[in-house]
Amino acid sequence: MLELAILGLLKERPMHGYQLSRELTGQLGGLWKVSYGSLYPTLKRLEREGAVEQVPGTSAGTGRKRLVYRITTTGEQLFLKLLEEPPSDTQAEDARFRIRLVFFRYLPPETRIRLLDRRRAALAERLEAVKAAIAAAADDEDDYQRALMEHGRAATEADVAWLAGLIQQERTKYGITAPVGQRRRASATLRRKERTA
Amino acid sequence: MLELAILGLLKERPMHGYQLSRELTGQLGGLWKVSYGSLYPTLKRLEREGAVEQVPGTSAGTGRKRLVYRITTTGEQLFLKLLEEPPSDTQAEDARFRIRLVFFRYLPPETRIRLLDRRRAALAERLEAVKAAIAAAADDEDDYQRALMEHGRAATEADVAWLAGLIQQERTKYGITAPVGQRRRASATLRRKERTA
DNA sequence: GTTAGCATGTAAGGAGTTACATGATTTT
DNA sequence: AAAATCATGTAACTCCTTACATGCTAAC
Repeated sequence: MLELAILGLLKERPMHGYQLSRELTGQLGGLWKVSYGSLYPTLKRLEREGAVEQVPGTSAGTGRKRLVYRITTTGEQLFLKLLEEPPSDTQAEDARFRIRLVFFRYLPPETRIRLLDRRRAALAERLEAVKAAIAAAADDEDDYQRALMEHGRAATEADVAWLAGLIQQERTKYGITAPVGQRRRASATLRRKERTA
Repeated sequence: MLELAILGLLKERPMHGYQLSRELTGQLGGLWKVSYGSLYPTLKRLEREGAVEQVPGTSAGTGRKRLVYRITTTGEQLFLKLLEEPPSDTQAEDARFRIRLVFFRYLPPETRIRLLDRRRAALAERLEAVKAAIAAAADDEDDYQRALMEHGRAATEADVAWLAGLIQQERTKYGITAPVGQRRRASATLRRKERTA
């Protein structure tokens, strides 16, 4: 994830480590304060892998030690690969998707829509699970639990609606219609239901 | 975090590992699918620390190997300690707070309100940061970035409002008024502003 | 000239995950 | 009898954090 973020920022312009950390923290208003303990080792690893390289002669002027890096063509490829990477567990994916979204402008519209839709489907599925949990815990749970679940439902619903809006906007903008075979059936749950019916 | 969740569930009734994993996954509708690779080692560690213990004679009936655990008094103390633990980094705290909230009913009202308020203050502070970031990136950013930030703002605002509602509800219920010195000034940013003013 | 902030780095550790291995029990 | 699911566990790994160490430069 940190690799993706670093490469994404270096795509815009070359930077040194400290600067990267500042941008990362600033982007989205202070979500994710990366520590130098992970930032610098990651930068070095990316350099070893040939994804980034130091820009020579950038410490000119003051003579101060500032290691400015830029992205390479290898790095550009890695960046796109990381951006399209399939989602991992629910836990981490919430945070990861936000980071990915920051760099979505670098993807072609179709890919963008595909990833947005995949995410929307995953959230829609979770929403169904939450609803089921609410229904199941109708009476035996305490008020706190119920309030928490209700809030989870509302937040997820808002997220799904937001994503649907983004997708719609993209489709309109680029004149891309939903593939017939996939229309309104992105969820595995729904597919399972259909099979049993 | 997993320790807290395990102890919290065992407070309700003794369970074995597999059962715990099911409950954890089911609670909140499939948020956080714990892996056995962390669940079982954690259970063992808790047993070594004396926070949980195996219930003897629970494998009766079928003779099948099911290790049922129950919480000890040491465990009860650890549970409360973990529940009140100060928030770590922004990254992890979002997920953690949800887990904590599940077990909030075990805390006395004042503590509950204190923790809710601490969380609300943190989110309110983040909200200010997000707003600042939106204002700063007024023109140079792309549509995607702006949409993302706006969504972040809306979601955070909703969270803050939700927490404020919960706190209000608790205060009304238990007749606890906000401490005079802390009224409307929970944010470090605000405090800093006042100092400079 | 000392405090604050810039800038880079290492070592150790935390909290989880995936992949693998194993066997018992229930369902079909 | 085969397949699915229950149930427990280990080893290796991922990805990040905290705490520490170092030195330079700008500002007061």
